[in-house]
Amino acid sequence: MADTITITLPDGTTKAVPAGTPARTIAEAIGPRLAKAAVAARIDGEIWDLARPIRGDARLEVLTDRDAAALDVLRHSAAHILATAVRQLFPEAHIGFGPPIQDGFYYDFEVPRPFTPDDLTAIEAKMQEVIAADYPFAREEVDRPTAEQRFRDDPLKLERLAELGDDETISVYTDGPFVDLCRGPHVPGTGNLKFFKLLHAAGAYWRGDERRQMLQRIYGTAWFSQKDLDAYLHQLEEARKRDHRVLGKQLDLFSIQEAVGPGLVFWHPRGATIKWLLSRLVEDDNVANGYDLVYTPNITREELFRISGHLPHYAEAQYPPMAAAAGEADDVRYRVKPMNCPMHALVYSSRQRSFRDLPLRLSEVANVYRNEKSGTLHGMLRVRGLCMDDAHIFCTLDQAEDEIFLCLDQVDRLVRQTFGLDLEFEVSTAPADKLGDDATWRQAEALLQRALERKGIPFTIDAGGGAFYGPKIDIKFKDAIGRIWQGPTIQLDFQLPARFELEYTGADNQPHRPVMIHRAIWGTLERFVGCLIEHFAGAFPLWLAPVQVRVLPITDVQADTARALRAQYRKAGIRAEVDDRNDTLNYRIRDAEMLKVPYMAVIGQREMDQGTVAVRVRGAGRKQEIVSADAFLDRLRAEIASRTLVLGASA
RNA sequence: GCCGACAUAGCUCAGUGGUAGAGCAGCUGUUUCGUAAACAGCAGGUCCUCGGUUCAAAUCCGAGUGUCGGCUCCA
Repeated sequence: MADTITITLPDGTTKAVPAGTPARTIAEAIGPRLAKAAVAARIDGEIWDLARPIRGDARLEVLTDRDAAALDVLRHSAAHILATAVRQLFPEAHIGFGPPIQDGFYYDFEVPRPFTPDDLTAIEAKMQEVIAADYPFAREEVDRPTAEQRFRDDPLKLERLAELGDDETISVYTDGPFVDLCRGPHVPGTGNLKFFKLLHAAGAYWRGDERRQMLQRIYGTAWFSQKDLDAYLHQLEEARKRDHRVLGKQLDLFSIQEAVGPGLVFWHPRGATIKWLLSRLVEDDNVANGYDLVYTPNITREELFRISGHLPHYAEAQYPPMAAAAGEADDVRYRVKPMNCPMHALVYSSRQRSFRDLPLRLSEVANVYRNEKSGTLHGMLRVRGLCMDDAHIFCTLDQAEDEIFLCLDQVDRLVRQTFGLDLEFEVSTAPADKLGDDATWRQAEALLQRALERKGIPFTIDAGGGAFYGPKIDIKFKDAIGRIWQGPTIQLDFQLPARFELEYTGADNQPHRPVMIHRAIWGTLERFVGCLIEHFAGAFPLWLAPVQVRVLPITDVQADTARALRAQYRKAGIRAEVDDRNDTLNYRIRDAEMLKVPYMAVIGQREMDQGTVAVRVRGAGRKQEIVSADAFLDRLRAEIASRTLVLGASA
């Protein structure tokens, strides 16, 4: 074994150092400032502790607080510091896992009673003590008996230990009084953590398995600077202000009422306007692109969902059966539909189909009902009554790729171009409980990927994330503050056509089986509108705004003129209101601003005399523009027609 | 469904065992106003529901319902 090893730095220079030299020593040799800023090191692409001895030739990159990877190391160490504190305050706590996550970290504990908010305060204070002590994070590689001995009182760690293969290195990390079974790496010492906050505690199943015991998870966030921490906490605050449940109430868009039941949405007039506009938009686009409209029943004999395979798969998430109508056999049961696919399959099979009929594209904006678990419901984003902009395309296998390509095109047109949303694509492959054979699945998965590649769309793979009947392309978008939402979906299905024995007659005069593509552009109107509320923070673009113009007469003298203007605008298709309440102009302007009405048309004596309006733009402050009432109408129409996202930017 | 917290006027919230409160909104009146809150008055309550403890419960206890934060799930 060589005594001297060669370390290659990112700039290509090399250093010869004794074998076993840790990265910290090399950083110190490069410069004291680098050594001080160093958090961890990247050794041949792998993140290592600064103190870990390097045994052979390697490429080395010193990581400082400027590297994203270093933030994960810090957060992982923060989780250990949290566990260190918890173990001091609650010596009987068993430890589970404590990884870094997006924006922070958590640690799971098995404790006799859940943590209270007061506990969190005490734990945070204890963490400060651990940080002040600046215990070094010491790595040790141990054999299995030693590890079993160290963790003899931690059943969760022993379980994890038992899963490690015999060829795997078992490493433990110690910081002061705390020892953890951990792969690492960590920051040099507990004193490296300076800017953090514990956020909340919640139950979480051990190993994410609902059949196992529930642990208590503490979430926290950690950053390299006070500024970053403040910015993150501020962003959480901003997100709360945009919450569609809050805005939905403030802007009177929708409600969910206990008298009717959880997860069932009432669309109030303003919210219904948005839903109506989106439904119309997608229906118009469907019809313009070769789809046919259908309407199908909301309840069905449950046998239909036995044939489709949905009932056995999703039995607990469907509403229970209803008894048969008088005159039917006693054992007939009805169900409210949880989805439309079998209905559309029946429209397909209601007559003979020729290859000349294909592709047959059936679309329906339809309500379906799913008995989602109570704990999963969330405003409009997770509901029990869903309105889907659903469609099913029946086509030959040869046509499928083109059809998927066209679906991707429609998503691009309606979601990306119309709303300026960034899209991310994910191909979800065969799940464990799939129907059908492997070869068919691979064929279907390849087909989806080819369509994406042809459209030049990069995508990621969600292995095992597909529906039981086929793989899918899930499309996610990023909202105004960077959060990711699941929106459109395109799914390929070989199973339902077989289960419903769908056929068409080919050019060869022989029966053939079509394939089926399920697709939704908005997904559900509930979720999409909920996302849009948060994306726009309630300030919708003109074309989508429930109220587009508020006409404000300054005094009673102008009230009739204002009402006449409203009538004229409404006739032209503009959603206009008059606010002639007995309140000051300032008050009414404030009210319209808070309702996020895009335009106010103020009419005083001057405007009344000259046939003009003083236009105030939402969010633009006192800046106003005097234009003729007719010119303003033209401007509104142009801006609505262009569906522009920016007020005042038509065409 | 699981763990925890919460539920008071239309909304946001105060009220730790002794006669239920504020701000905003609403209604009425005065004011007729030039770009983000005029003034005054009035009205508004099954303190989520049911049960228990107590001389006395919004307040303490139990169950249920709903909501919120997570977990699990999401055709």
